[in-house]
Amino acid sequence: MTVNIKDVARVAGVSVSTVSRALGEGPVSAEVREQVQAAVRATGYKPNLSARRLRSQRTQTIGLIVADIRNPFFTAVGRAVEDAAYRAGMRVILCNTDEDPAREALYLTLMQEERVTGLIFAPTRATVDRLQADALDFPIVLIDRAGPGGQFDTVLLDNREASATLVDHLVSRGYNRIGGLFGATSTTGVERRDGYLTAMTARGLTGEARFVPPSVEAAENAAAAWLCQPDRPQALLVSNGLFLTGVVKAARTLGLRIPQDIAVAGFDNEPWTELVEPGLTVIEQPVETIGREAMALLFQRLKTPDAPTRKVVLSGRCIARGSTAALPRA
Amino acid sequence: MTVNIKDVARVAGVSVSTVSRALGEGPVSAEVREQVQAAVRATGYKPNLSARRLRSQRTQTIGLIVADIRNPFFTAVGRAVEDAAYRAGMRVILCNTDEDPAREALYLTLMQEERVTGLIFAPTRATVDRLQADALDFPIVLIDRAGPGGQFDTVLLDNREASATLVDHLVSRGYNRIGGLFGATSTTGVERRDGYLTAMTARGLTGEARFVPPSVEAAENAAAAWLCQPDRPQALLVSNGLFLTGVVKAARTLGLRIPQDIAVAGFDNEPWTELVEPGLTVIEQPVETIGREAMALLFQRLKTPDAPTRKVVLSGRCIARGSTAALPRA
DNA sequence: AATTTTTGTGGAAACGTTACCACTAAGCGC
DNA sequence: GCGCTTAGTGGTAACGTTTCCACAAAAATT
Repeated sequence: MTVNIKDVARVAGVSVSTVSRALGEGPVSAEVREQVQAAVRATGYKPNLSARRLRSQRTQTIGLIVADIRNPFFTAVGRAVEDAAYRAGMRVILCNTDEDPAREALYLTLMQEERVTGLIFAPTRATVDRLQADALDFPIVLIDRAGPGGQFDTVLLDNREASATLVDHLVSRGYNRIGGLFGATSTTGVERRDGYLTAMTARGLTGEARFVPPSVEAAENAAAAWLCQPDRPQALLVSNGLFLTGVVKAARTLGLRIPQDIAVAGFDNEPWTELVEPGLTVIEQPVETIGREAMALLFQRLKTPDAPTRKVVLSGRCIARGSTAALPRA
Repeated sequence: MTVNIKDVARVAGVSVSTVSRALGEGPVSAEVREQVQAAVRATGYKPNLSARRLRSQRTQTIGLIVADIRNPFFTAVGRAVEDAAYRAGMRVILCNTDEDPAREALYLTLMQEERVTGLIFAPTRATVDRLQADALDFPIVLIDRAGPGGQFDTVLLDNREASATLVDHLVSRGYNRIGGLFGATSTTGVERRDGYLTAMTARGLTGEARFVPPSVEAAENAAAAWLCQPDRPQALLVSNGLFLTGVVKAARTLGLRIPQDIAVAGFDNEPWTELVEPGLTVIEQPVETIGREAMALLFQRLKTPDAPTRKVVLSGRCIARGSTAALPRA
């Protein structure tokens, strides 16, 4: 049916092992290498990766499991990972869990069956606790979300700091009654909540944090409900780019002006956040760096499996826009 | 090292072939199946997919090559494809070409080496012409972009109709001098241009179409240049969601009001298009349907390889918003 | 009761590679 | 000129599965 290495060997007039060497590593005379390449072209031979992986026990594949591919944060990280991987001659298997622990489990076993070399993973809170390092036979690098203890190599944003930055920013603009909307399924949400509450307390203010399921609709509903209350906050701190969409939508629907009726600050510097009127104040995450750094950690781990785990904490950049314009002095 | 089917057989006290049958198809007594499953649990056995694929000659894998994963259109289609694939017990290999023919070629050979069962592909104009059906040994379904002749199964938007709808809409709102910005690398851009020009001509108007490389920056620059001209158009028809970002950005930068100074209509109903002020008039594509339909065409092709190729053309839905508000009567 | 079919099982040969080993011929140091 | 390494090559045994075949026992058919 399809042409295999044997056919190439026959056409090139050499042995199978010589073809294998000519195509990969190993001592082969220039002359023979030439012949083999000619035979490959003549026959249209394409190596069978399944066979190669089986025999060599090296899949040259890394897994990437993200929580939500619609979230531009993860697409960006994914691209960075992919670029780094292909430069290193590796393939990437990208999977999307929609923050669903069941799908996470499904994909984790898939990764084992694929015998991936390593895994980059943004798990939900539910599975990050269940995740034992020794149960999987490949190294894992967590991104965006931290596990308990220093069990895994990790690269994430300094979420507490970032939240504090936003709180400081809002307070300096005159806002005191600040509410916070956080993702319920990720440790990221928890950390950002903690940073927010701590910063509020430090300023002598009391915060109110609400957790929301990870969807635009949920964020919109939660925001709408909150903003209908008579004692609604003056400002909302919003935990990710998807939620921002929902919050702005809710404000529009209720006819609330930003920032006069409700100020908004959040995470993820998506292109549209500067196009809405007013622009949204956000923390920009170093998405490229996160992806690249995750790959670097993974490669390092593969090279030195027993080194102590590392946690790379990156700082976000606060981009102030009109959505948090200073309150007129009362 | 890792546990294999032999280990399971030993633990279960049966032969290797019986384990294989118990795990897959084939007549196995209920009692033995039970034992085998117990042994699998006890040993923590995970089948080796490379071995399975090699032996069975069925990879149960479909390839998905898209032009730009940052484009929400493609993420949405990707999700739909993935869902359908997993429901059918298949895996998806997702690749992103950035509209680069070299990377398209790279990934096409990858698909061959992976021995994918089938491929769903959104090619650039450059490669769609070079693509011979018989050179690849798996069926291809084109999405979003059409090939020459009826060589491949295809599912795409009725681009000419959609462009015409937008033109009609703009004209009915009083706009006459309408420019068009189209993607240079896709047949989609060409089709939308054609639909636009035809509709303009039919209305007794002359259109001006400009082609732009596929990036936000390119679109922004092109729009900025165009809108600086003294005889700038009254309205811009914009070929995709990424370009829309650039165009709105350019308008903001130049201090032009939408729609008073420049009306905007485009493709792809991304969430933010209703959040900007004014909202953007867009053609909404049936992204879910496109993905599902592509999978359906692929499965049909696998079942009946010699059936005539089919082309599924779907209609978009026009969502009118403030960016094309009626011109005040002159 | 004799036969044919079905069900359940084990043994062994693939699938397409790479990696190991053995071997020859050539190059090198003495 | 004699050992000793080294470059280049071919044969063959894996890698972990599935699938084919053979076969026995049980069930169904005559």
